[in-house]
Amino acid sequence: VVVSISANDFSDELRTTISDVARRAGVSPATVSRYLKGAPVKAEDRVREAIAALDFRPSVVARSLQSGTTKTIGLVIPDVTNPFFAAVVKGAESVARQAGYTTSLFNTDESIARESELVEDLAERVDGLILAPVSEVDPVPERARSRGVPIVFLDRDVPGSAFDAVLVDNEGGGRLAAQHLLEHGHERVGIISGPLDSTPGRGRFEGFREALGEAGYELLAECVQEADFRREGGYQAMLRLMGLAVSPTAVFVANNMMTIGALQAVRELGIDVPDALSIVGFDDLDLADLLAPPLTVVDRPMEQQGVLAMRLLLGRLDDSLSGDPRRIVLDVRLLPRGSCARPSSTLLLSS
Amino acid sequence: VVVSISANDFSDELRTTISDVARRAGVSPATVSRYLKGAPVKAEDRVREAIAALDFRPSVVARSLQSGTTKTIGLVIPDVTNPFFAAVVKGAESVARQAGYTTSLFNTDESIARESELVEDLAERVDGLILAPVSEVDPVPERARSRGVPIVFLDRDVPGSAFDAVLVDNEGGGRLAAQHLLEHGHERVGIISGPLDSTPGRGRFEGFREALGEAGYELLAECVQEADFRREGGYQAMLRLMGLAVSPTAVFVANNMMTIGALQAVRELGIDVPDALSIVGFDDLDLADLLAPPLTVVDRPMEQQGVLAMRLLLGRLDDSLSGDPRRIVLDVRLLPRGSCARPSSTLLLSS
DNA sequence: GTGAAAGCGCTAACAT
DNA sequence: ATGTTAGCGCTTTCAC
Repeated sequence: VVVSISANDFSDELRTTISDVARRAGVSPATVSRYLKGAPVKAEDRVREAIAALDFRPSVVARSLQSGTTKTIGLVIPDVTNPFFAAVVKGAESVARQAGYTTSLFNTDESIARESELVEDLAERVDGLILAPVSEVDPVPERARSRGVPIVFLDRDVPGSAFDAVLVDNEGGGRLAAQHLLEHGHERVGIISGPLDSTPGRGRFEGFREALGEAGYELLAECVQEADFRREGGYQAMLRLMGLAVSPTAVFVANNMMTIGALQAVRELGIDVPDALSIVGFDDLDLADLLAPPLTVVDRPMEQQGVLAMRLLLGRLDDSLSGDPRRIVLDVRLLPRGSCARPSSTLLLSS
Repeated sequence: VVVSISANDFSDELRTTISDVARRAGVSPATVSRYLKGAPVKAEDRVREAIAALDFRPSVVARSLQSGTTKTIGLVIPDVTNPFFAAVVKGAESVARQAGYTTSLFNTDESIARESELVEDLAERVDGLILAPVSEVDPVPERARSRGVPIVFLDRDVPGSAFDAVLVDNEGGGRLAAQHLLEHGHERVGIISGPLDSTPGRGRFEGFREALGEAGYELLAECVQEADFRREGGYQAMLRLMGLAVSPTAVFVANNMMTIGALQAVRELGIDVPDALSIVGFDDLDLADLLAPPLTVVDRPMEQQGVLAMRLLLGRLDDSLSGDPRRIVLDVRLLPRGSCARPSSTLLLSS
């Protein structure tokens, strides 16, 4: 019988410690520690040699326990699958790396419960948090504050709480969408909004409705479908909208994931865009201009949002930033492509 | 002058420890520790009360130092922006959560240097790693092994190293693509491959070439464009392919990001798909069937890859899995949509 | 400049 | 069932 030795059996590994290094170099652990810190040390060469020979790496865990610091930033986002957040991460990461921080990502799946757990135990594992809170009535950030973790809000806010935040002009985005639709002559329009208790959900909705109102049009209740920022939600919402006795001739979909779902629904229904239905989305998509027709969207500087959030956070950590919470609000712009046209029914009814 | 008190000043927070709880409950720290562990404790009520009153949470850092365990799994992936990895993460996360593990994500940006740094300092912060190594000649995993971290390879392998791995049938995928193109009558085909020193890069390329060879066709050197699995790489590669004196009538793009770039190039060049050029991609895209034309791709079970990788890893950790490395290879399948047709030049030249 | 000793917050022996 | 002690690996006074 051949005894198979597991290639994955690490059970009796023992860690090389600072004392091992000290012993080999013929100095005390304290001296090695000093060397590590960059302080002047006589036996520098021997210490360096010992470290190399033993392949020693200081334990970050022990360091954390001692210093209370981890040199890592946590990014807590609601959906890793959403390209917007992927872009944000890219931006944030590059800034962090330059400052010598590691960034580590966590997914809440739009669940307050998961967010809560996560933030709670991240509190000691990170030096700071960039967080896109699930809801505007989210109690998590305040609890995190009481645990001593600096937080910067990303894209979503919790009004009344004094945290730094990097947001975008959601109202402006909603207005842009509405105006664009209005310009094309639409009168009966719909919206697939995000959760109205989230910053971008509410903001985009309100901007949209206001612009409509100012132009003398009302946004009918049945034409407002509140969904959850996810693909499936957008899909269902579009189905409901198109199932209306009198369905809208144009719809604004308030985020990228829902737009994908909504487009799927429209295609399954065999509805022609833009002739039978105009669509404007929020957030550009990689493939937006390769779609049939190319998708008109409200766009914003995604990576930049990550960059700014990380700068804010790092500023708090090194005290170069202090005082009252900073709020940064970035501009959005409309990218007109091919998914909007004049409403066909209007053509029939008017003049 | 009003002195503004910073809302973000946490400088003199002091942590509530197990001793504080013990003192308040009138027991020893050890007893509190036992209570935390779930062991029977007489003064259970008083301890519970004290914990609640003091809002105490045990320090995971101190626990880690003591136990060498972190109850977290690291996922190290080359590109957060790639929807394939996003899907994998979803799958892996759900399994981990059920087992009481937190999963935390790290991005290497296809850089061996970053991967190396990352794995090196993750070694002590995680109980195990799911890793998509940048290259097949990547020395990082072996170093990680020597640091005692169990690893499962995801999607990419390092041949000769004895690690668990969850892969897909890349060769099969390449063959499927080639056969599909062949069936449509293409004779001069091209490939935009990933790095040939990566598992999926090499595998898809070889499967593609072999299937072509078996059918009696040769894959010309100039029709092989090796890129980097990224959008921009795919874009440039397609530009080169279309700039050839005699350009291919069909091309296989070996991953999703490069496909997006390639499509962009094709559209800018004003080349008609599928009439002037047939395309098959690798990895399905959310919007694949909403493109004009809908994109034909080789698809695979993405979330499932994450699920299996996490199961393997967790199995190693709790010793329910032992012995030789496991290699799981998942099947792929072709999703024919609208981006392939008969070559127009062939129509002219043949019969 | 360098060593000895204490301690970060916790858990695991070892007693009792 | 519970307290005492020691120690995880490191940094940091405090002497010298």
